[in-house]
Amino acid sequence: MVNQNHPTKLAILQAAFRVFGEKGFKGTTTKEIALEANVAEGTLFRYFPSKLDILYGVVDTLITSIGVEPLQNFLGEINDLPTVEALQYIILNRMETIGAGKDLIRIILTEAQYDEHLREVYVEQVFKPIQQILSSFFEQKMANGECREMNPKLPANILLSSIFFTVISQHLLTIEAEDNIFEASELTNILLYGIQERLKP
Amino acid sequence: MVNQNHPTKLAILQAAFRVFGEKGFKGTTTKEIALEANVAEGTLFRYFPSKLDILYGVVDTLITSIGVEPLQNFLGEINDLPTVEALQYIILNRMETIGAGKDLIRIILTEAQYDEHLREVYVEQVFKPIQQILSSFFEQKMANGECREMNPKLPANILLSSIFFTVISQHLLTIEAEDNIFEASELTNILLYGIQERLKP
DNA sequence: TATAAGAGTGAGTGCTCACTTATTTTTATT
DNA sequence: AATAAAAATAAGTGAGCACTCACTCTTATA
Repeated sequence: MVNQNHPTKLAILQAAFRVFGEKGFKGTTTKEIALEANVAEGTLFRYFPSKLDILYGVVDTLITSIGVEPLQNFLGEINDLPTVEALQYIILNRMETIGAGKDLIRIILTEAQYDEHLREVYVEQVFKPIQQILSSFFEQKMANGECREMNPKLPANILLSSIFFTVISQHLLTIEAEDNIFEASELTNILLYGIQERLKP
Repeated sequence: MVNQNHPTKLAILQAAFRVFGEKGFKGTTTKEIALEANVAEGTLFRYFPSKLDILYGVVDTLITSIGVEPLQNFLGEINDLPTVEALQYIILNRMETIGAGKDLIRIILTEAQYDEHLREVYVEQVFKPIQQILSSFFEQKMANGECREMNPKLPANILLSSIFFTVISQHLLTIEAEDNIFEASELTNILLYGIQERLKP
């Protein structure tokens, strides 16, 4: 039995992450992973029973980095800021986090289509918690009158989708930045004005 | 030389579309396509030089169905409606179109990551034209004072991303409908209030 | 230094794949 | 009906794949 926290295992995971990100799961061979990790092909299978388990290992190791924890920590820090600024910070923070984890998100989104396990991991550990946190944020604004009554998941989803879209566009389709003009400030404005109690002219 | 509009060719394209949609490009074998199309495997290669060319054929044949034309036609029909209703119709129409073309979109988005040609086809023939049309819609609203001055691509992108997100969530990640509450009416409200000239309380 | 166990190796294995080719079947023309 | 051309077939073919296994090397302990 091999040591499960051996540096070799870590090297394999890191190498696999790079190669999967570049070529996709099906487009990557175990030989390539081994080469990138500077180990023999056979070594992979001392640490992981199959190629698929290497993918699961990569996702399990890194999923927390794009998940709920960074956002929750961050929200605690900006709790006392006015809504406008809080929203801007949330947008910037999410774009940063998602941008940093873009390769992992790409891998998960791509493979989740054909793999039940990955789909569940993503939905339960990333999508739903983040949606929940953002919903609470808007619920709070409703309670203190800064937002009119509505399903709080709606502004949460608009926020999420806008951020998501930017990242997907830039990094999955490599659309140039000029067409990706989700400036945090104007997106904040639209969202805030849009959810305000309606003012009569 | 074979007839390039032969029914067999069409059968192959339709079969390939179904199988690619279900299993992805790399997850599909030429044998499976042949089986689904009720032809021998060799027959595929009388009509297409390679498996990749079958994928290109599928995309080329169907791309117009999710592209700019349906939207342009549709916008002509609702030209005289008030902005609120026009927006609602646009949202519903796009969701319908994207929903109908979801399999193709999934295929393109997935494979575009690893294929320059598909990436270009999608960006140039789907993304940019639609963004352009929606931008014009908002530009028009700016001209007649229904929208404050801003980069018209911003509301266009919010609209696009929200619709996209819904479709991706539902059909790529199979997130349940309860978490996908982009009702056309409330999304319209938020967007419209959000882009209005700001009213002082 | 002798021994044993853990870690690492890489040629080998059987299988699957995209694609080919020799052959048969269908269609069109006279 | 005879012939030729076109279309379709299915048994190959060789390359490449995930994974195995018999073996070597390294390290630790006595």
